[in-house]
Amino acid sequence: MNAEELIKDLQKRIQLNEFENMKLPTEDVLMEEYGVTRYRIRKTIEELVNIGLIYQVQGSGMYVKEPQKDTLILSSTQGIVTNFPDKKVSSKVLDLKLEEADEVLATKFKCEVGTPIYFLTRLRYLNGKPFSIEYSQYNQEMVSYLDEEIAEGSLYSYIEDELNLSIGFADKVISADKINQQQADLLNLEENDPGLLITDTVYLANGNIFNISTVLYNYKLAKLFDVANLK
Amino acid sequence: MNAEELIKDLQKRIQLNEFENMKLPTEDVLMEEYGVTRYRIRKTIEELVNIGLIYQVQGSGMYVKEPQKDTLILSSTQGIVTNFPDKKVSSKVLDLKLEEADEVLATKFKCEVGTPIYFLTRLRYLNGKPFSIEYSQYNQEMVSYLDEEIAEGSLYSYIEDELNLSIGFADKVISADKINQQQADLLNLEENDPGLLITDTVYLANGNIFNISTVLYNYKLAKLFDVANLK
DNA sequence: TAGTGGTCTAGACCACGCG
DNA sequence: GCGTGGTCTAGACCACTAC
Repeated sequence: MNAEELIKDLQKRIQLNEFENMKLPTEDVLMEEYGVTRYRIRKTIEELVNIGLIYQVQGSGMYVKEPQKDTLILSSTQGIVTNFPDKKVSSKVLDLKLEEADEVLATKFKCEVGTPIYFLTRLRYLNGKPFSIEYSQYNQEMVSYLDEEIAEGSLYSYIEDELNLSIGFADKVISADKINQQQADLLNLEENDPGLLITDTVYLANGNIFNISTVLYNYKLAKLFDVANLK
Repeated sequence: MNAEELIKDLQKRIQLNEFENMKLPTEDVLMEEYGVTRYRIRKTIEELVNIGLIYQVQGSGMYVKEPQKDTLILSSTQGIVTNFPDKKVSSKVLDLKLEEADEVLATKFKCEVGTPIYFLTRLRYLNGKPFSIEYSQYNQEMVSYLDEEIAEGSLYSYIEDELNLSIGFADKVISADKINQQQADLLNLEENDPGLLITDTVYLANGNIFNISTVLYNYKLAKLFDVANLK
C-alpha cells in the first residue's frame, strides 16, 4: 500500500465511523495493522490533521473531529468536486482565448513578455446553482493545448493525467469585494453584493508558474475551511 | 539552538537577503552550518514553506519567494501584530461581560450548559485605521480571569505567558457577508458593504476548546494568505 | 552523471495525559 | 507510573533537476 492509498484507507475507515468514541488506534497499533514504520503512520496522520478530519493530543491519543460540511478545504489537494462529494458539479465555459502576455502578466507568471497565455472564464455550478466565476490564465508553454470541451471538465486531471505535468503548490490570497452587475447576473445576486475572492498562483513541482486564477464565489453558498497549527 | 530559534534565525537570514539569487544553501550545508541533523533542518524548512517564505524543488534546491505584503497568514502561529511588523496595532474594548453558556454555545464549546463564558468585543486598528471587529468568547474555566486592561493588549501572550496555557490549533471557517449599520459605523464603511469573516474555534494543546471568535475584517484593508500543498 | 530534495527505516529518548 | 504522541539520530535509497 503506497502513501496515497494509506491515507485514503484510513480516511475511509474514519468516515465510516469504524473507531469507537471518536478515538483512533494508537500509532503502535496502526503500525502493526498496516505493517509499516512509524514514519509512514505519522506522515499519513499529518495529512488527515491538515484536512481537519482528526486532531492529536500528546500523551492522550488521536481523535476524530465533527465533520465540516459544505466547506472548501484550503491547503488541500482536493478540488471542488471532492470537497462536495454528495453534490453535482458542472462547468460552463464563458470565454476561452489565446493571447500574448503583456508586461503585467509576464511579471506575475515570471515569463517573457509575449508568451502565449490561455485566458479561460468559467461559471461553475453546484447542484445546478451558480456557485463561482473563475477567471484563469494558463501559460501555453506548459499547458500546450486547451479547448472548450476540455475546459468543461476537470482541468486538473487533464493537466496531470493527459499532459503529464506534476503540480506542486499554490499561493492563495483571499479577500472580499463588491461584485459588478455582470457578475451579479451570472450568480443570481444583486450588483454591489459581497463576493468572496481567491487569487491562486499555481506552481508545478519543478517551480514554474503555470496557472494564475481569480475565483469569485457566491457569498451565500461558499465557505472556506483551514486548520492553523498554533503550537 | 532550539527548534524555534533555528526557525527565527533562518527566517532572519532570508529576510536580510543573505542568500544570492534567492537560493538557499543545500540541506547538507545547513546541517553543517547549524551542526544539527537533517531531520531538524527539514522541520525548520517545513515551517518556512508553510508561511510562504520559500519553496522547494526536488533535484534543484530551495528558493526564496517574493514577499507577500500586508496579508494575514492563515495557518501560522503569528498574530496580527507580527503579520504587520511595520504597522502599529491597537485595540479598543467595546464590550466585556461574563455570562453562562446557553445550549447553542455549550454545544460549540463542548461544555456543560451554564458554564461561565467571557464575551469580549474589540475593535482593532492598524496604523490608526479601523481594521476589524472581533467578537470572541472564552471559556472561563480555562481563561480564569479577564479585564478591560488585559483585553486592550495581546490576549494570546497573556494566555500563554500569564495563565500558562498551551495553545494547540484552530479550525477556521472563512466567508463573506453584508455588514450592518453598526459595523459600518465602526469600520468607516457603508451599510451592506462586504465584510470578510473568519470564525475560529481554538483548541488548547490538550484538546479542550477555550476560545471561539468571529472576526469581521474591513474588506478594503484585509487580505488573507495561505499556501496549499498540491503534491 | 552529479547534486539535490523526498521517502523511508529502526531505533532512542522526551513531554504530556491520565488514572 | 504507564501509555501516548513529539522530537531526534544516523543512516539508506529513490526521484528529479541541471548540465
